[in-house]
Amino acid sequence: MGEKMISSIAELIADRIGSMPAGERRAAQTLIASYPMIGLKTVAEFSAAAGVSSPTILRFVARLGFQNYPEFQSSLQDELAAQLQSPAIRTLNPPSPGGTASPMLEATLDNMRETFRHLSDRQLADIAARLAERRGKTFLIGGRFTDPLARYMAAHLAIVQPDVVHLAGQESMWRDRLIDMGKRDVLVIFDIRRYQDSLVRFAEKAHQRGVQIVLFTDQWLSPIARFARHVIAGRTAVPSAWDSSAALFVVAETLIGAVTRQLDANGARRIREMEGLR
Amino acid sequence: MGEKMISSIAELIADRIGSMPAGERRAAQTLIASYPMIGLKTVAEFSAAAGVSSPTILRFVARLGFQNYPEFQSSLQDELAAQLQSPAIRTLNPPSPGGTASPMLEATLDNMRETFRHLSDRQLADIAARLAERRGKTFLIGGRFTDPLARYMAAHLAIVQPDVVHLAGQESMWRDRLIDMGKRDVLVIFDIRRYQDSLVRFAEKAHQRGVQIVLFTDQWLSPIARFARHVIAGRTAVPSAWDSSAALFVVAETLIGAVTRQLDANGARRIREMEGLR
DNA sequence: GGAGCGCTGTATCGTATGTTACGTATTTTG
DNA sequence: CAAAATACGTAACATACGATACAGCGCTCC
Repeated sequence: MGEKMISSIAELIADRIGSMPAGERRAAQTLIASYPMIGLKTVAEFSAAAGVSSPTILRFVARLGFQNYPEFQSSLQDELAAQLQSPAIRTLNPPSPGGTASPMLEATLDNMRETFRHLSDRQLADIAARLAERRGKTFLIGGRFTDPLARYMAAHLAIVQPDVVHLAGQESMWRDRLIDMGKRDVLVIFDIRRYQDSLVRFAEKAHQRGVQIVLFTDQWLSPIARFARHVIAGRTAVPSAWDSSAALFVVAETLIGAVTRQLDANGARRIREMEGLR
Repeated sequence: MGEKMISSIAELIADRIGSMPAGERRAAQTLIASYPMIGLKTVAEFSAAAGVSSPTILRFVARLGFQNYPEFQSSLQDELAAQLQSPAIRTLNPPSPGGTASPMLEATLDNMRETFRHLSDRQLADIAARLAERRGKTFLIGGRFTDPLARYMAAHLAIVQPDVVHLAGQESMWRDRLIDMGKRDVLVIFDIRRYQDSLVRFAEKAHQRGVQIVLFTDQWLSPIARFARHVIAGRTAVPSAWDSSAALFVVAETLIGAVTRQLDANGARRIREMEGLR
């Protein structure tokens, strides 16, 4: 060993700022002062802010070990992205005061907050409205591990409105159902990585038929996003061998609730009728 | 007033995404999914990530009211800078006093914390150990709305170990499976109110045959609790017409993770083998 | 079923941006 | 104090990036 652990560019700078000439040191200090925003701007702006010339900025990033300025910027962006994605780390991780030991639970709660943070009320309302308006049918389908979510949602929706179909079983089974689908219909798809080819193909064909697609996926977006009218990107990372679908589950429940509320007038009566039939 | 307060680009997008053509909507969704990092990259990268062409990205930012792409990027950077300076104010979403927007989400998060508060690590570990030891078979079954949870758990467990059976379909189908069950087996049941008679009867018979029962239920406890070896009581109350199974879902995921970890030595090899078979 | 409109991608263009060469200033060393 | 080495900025350069013109296509509305 003997090598220092350098995990961020800020540390890298702190490590080498001692052996820098005056101009580059000014660049370093300027960057640290409003880290890392200045580094994301152009060389010209950076140099102006630091009160040095452009080449000095370039020599500065070269000294840090980067081949060129864009490479340096990419590094900064990656660092930022990592920070933004894990809110737990950002707060310097106070491991939940009075509480839960399980890191699994903590991660799951974070995932949910983060998922909803990227999900506007407006978008949820739009989707709920689309699901509630009874023009065509509603189809639901999921991948290997997410199919239960489709099932769960279908089970609830089918109670408050007719024409809700969960596509299950053999691929050949539901592929043939395409023929029943048209532009008045909605297809709800659950697909997290590894994204399933069969689902992608299915989504594409449905899209070609004019079906509106609502996609539940992870933050890396299934390729189906290309065809989707609405995309819900849930966080899935947890300290486990598996990805977590819990955030998507909660979004699904939220939607179920919203749709039910919208259908209240008709839906309530429908539910009562159903009760009577049991 | 009458004019909406738009304080972030994310809100701006949420506000206008409804009136965007398909291509630009894909751009919007891609940006929201990993907000705001993609927007800081070049038009080419952005367009590639969204699966559209460069002009579509430019039309997208134009529709948001920006004169050109650099101006759009500057806005994103300013927003980021403001966020980084005051980590407390993390308003990406409609501000909604007191934190997250949806009361539904708040209730769900509370439910989870509460559920885990009443659930000792010890108990979870015991259940995981019982599920991991391969003496007999593992059966899973659920009620009308909770069957998808059983399915979800079965789908995962079946990968790390053999002899995992999800009991589905007609009642008559799985009732007959009782004959295969013995005291070396485990039966995982999901049952929240209204508790289903058929499930209760099934649990009772299984119990008589010496099957160990793990019960996922709500805080009022299904009658099956009488026969269960382990009871997991999840909170289900949310501001909706429906009960929420989200807390139980998270417990299920936690258990899946724990079992997988325990089986690591064997399980990992098994997973690899399975990958090979696909 | 046909005409019109709007959306989208391809190809081209201009330019802002990063990069490099070179000359001058400043510091360092014998 | 002189001479060399290093650092820095000015100016010219090349590339890659954003912007635009245009044509093809699908969709909607008569």
